[in-house]
Amino acid sequence: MEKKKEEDHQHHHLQEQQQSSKNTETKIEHQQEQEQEQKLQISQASSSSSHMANLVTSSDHHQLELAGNNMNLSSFFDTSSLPFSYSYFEDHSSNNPNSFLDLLRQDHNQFVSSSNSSSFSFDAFPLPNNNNNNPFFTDLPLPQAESSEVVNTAPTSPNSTSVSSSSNEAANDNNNSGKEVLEKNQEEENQREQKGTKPQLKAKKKNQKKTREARFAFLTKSDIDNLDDGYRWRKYGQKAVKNSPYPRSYYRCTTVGCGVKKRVERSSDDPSIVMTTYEGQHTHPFPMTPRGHIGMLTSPILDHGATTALSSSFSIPQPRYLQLTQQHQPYNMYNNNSLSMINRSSSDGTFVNPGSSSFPGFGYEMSQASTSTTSSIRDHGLLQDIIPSQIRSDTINTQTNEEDKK
DNA sequence: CGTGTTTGACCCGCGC
DNA sequence: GCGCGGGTCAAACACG
Repeated sequence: MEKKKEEDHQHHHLQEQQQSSKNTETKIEHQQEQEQEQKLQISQASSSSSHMANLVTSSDHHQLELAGNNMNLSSFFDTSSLPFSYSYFEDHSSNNPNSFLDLLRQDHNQFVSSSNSSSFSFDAFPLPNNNNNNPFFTDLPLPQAESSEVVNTAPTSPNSTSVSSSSNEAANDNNNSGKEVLEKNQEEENQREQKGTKPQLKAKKKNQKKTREARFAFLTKSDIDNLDDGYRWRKYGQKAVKNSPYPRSYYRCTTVGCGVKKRVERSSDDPSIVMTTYEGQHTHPFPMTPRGHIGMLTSPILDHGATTALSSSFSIPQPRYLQLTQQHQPYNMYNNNSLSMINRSSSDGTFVNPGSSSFPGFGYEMSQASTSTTSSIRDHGLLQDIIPSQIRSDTINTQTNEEDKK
């Protein structure tokens, strides 16, 4: 054990060293790759014009991880496999804050509930059979899996980009490889999920193949690792990631009976990018814990905790955005879209709500906190109270130069 | 005291 | 079989 740890540490150090020199290189490489291979661009600091988000489907979160580990996000987001081109996003995303949402909406309900544009249901992830209309899935040979890994990127702002992925294979540029990966993941997932109690685990493994829970991963450009998505999370582990100087943190929803987990790790490639992978589906509306009264209402803001603290707070997604915005400052890329919750996207990048909105698990909140709710919230002050008017305006309405922000 | 984080230990699957 | 890497557990600790 100790040995192991030492190794890990050493590994870590080495990687860090490599990283420092590597980061610079990789950024350059990225740019090149982007141009040459049309790889997905994740907002790179150096390129102000890149706000495009590309949506990529990946076979499973492992790929994501690998990508991150390799420090080559661009490769991860290989656009070659993308169903659509950059332009797609550019047109919609950069100027139109809602574009991403719109896209999602088009996708019937898979991502967003039709009735409420703001809702995003987890159930949807598993993927649909009708991907045809979904821009994100289009043309992808998706085997339908129980869970899917979809990657979406939402260009939120010019410098920001977010990518999400669901565990289904989607991506697969290659059906075969994707499938293999998928299967592998399923097994792994099963193992993981069943680990709760050893005894239980074994039993489950042998007797039943647990269905893999839907996973949804996305990239967020943020200074904060743990994005507050409105739910309360308890950190239950942290591990060094191979080939990455940044550790991966494991969180679990603190709500009783809710087994949703999320993993958060920073891209070694671009430290400003945080990869968050949600797994499972919330079984509760929102964290109504003692503390929680729906966060926003009660605790407006700033939980700042910037650190982990954030995780513990819960609030309505929107507010969180706000929080995020402040915390993460310049931008988050992820715009998730939030889809409709906020109108915005920021152009500035400001904000984004990573988890809440886009994430499947948040369907509940989203749907319940309907758009109107959110908007009302926003309109009514939460935002205002919390966020500086300037920021707000940026986030909501306009697009500004990200550069300015930075 | 309740809640959440830290972190070493442990488990497990996979590849060699 | 062994080592590696990922994921989880749980005791200790921190904090309000």
